[in-house]
Amino acid sequence: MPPADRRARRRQETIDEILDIAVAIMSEEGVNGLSLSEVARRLGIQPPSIYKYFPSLMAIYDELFLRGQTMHLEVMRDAMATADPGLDALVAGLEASGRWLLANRAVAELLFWRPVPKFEPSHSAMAISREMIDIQRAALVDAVTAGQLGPGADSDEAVFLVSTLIIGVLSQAFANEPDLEWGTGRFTPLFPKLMRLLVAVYPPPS
Amino acid sequence: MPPADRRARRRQETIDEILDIAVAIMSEEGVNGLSLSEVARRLGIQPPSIYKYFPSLMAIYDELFLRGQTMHLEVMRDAMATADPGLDALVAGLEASGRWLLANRAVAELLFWRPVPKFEPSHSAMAISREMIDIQRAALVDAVTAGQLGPGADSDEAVFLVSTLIIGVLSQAFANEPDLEWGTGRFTPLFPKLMRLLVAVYPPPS
DNA sequence: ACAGAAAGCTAATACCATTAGCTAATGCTG
DNA sequence: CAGCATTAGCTAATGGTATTAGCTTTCTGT
Repeated sequence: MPPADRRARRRQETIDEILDIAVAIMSEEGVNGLSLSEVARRLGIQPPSIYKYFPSLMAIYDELFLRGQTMHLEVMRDAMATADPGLDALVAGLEASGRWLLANRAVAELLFWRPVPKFEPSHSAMAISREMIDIQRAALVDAVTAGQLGPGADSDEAVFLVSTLIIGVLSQAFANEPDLEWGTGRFTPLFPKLMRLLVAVYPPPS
Repeated sequence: MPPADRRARRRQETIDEILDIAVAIMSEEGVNGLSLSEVARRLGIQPPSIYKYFPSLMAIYDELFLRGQTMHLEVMRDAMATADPGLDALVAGLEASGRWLLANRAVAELLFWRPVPKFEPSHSAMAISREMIDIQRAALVDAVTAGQLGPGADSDEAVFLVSTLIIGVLSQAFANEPDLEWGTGRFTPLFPKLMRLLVAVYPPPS
């Protein structure tokens, strides 16, 4: 193994460790319960040493946002790839998305509810966001050409509608039934009904 | 005017003033940007003096939660009263709710997104929550007996579905288009479409 | 007019993020 | 392998936060 940069590797390990700890803390204490001091404590380090790895607390949120978004996109893309293109793929992707967000509550809140004031998503984050829209839009196009949905479904509006539905379900689940699994409780079981709803709004040309 | 309790009146005024300032700060700095010190600063007082009125920062959140919920319920009830009972009343109530929540963003976040960890809604808050469900449920019953919706609409599920839709729209609007008014942007205009959706899920008996 | 309550104050404690500046270890380079 | 620059840690300090304790002043109901 060429040493390449042994130092850089150890550094990267520490950075990853910090991010993992940060997620753990946010899961326990809430997203804005994250504190640099607590990260340092769990890492067995003094708080100012964290600044060797991140320039500020906000920078940690930033990196978590970016990584979360990337992972979320991957999960959805993978799920869509395993199903038939069109409506099936879309529904599979959305359900995978919902499950992942529910299982990664802290990151989900960071991604979609912006609990941290004066934290604006970066430029690269916006690019991923657009990609997310694109793959959903593509599935909708497939569904329209396959005659599963009406022509109106090939629109940004339809994408927004779809994400609105899923975010609505998750908002309710997070606020009222934390710690419940997907498919249990009063809200996440509504998901299949919501998906049928999509067909009702954009009925296929029969 | 009998002095009754002149002192109690002034005290109440101060309490109201504190709550108003708190809302103003949350609107500017985000819900968890609220700080006791900043309240004191704006009130021209030293921070510890706040404790003569509220036992803790959390107690302020608590009171804001309760008042917000009460106001929200009132707004919805009033709007429903001005429309024809049944589906019209429900839609009118929901739209009024959406408008009010959008216009009172900080309180809305407090009510539905729980940005403050370890803050559990009080018992009385739960009662108001139930009343909210009840009046919507009653409107749904009216709509079913009037033949505007199918029998399945007379269910808690339908109420949850309806609130899911509205919270989804608001989540998106808050996260992506803060400062936009109701009816503008990409999300709140979806509202009428969502309402027609309700009829699609619970179709009337023809 | 007076006693007691209310409403303010200051001082102190224990957190937090962040900056400055120092030291020791690490590992690349000659 | 020796040297040296970078790195990763440290401590100390600043200024912010919530909260508690205890004192003083001001008000007001009797």
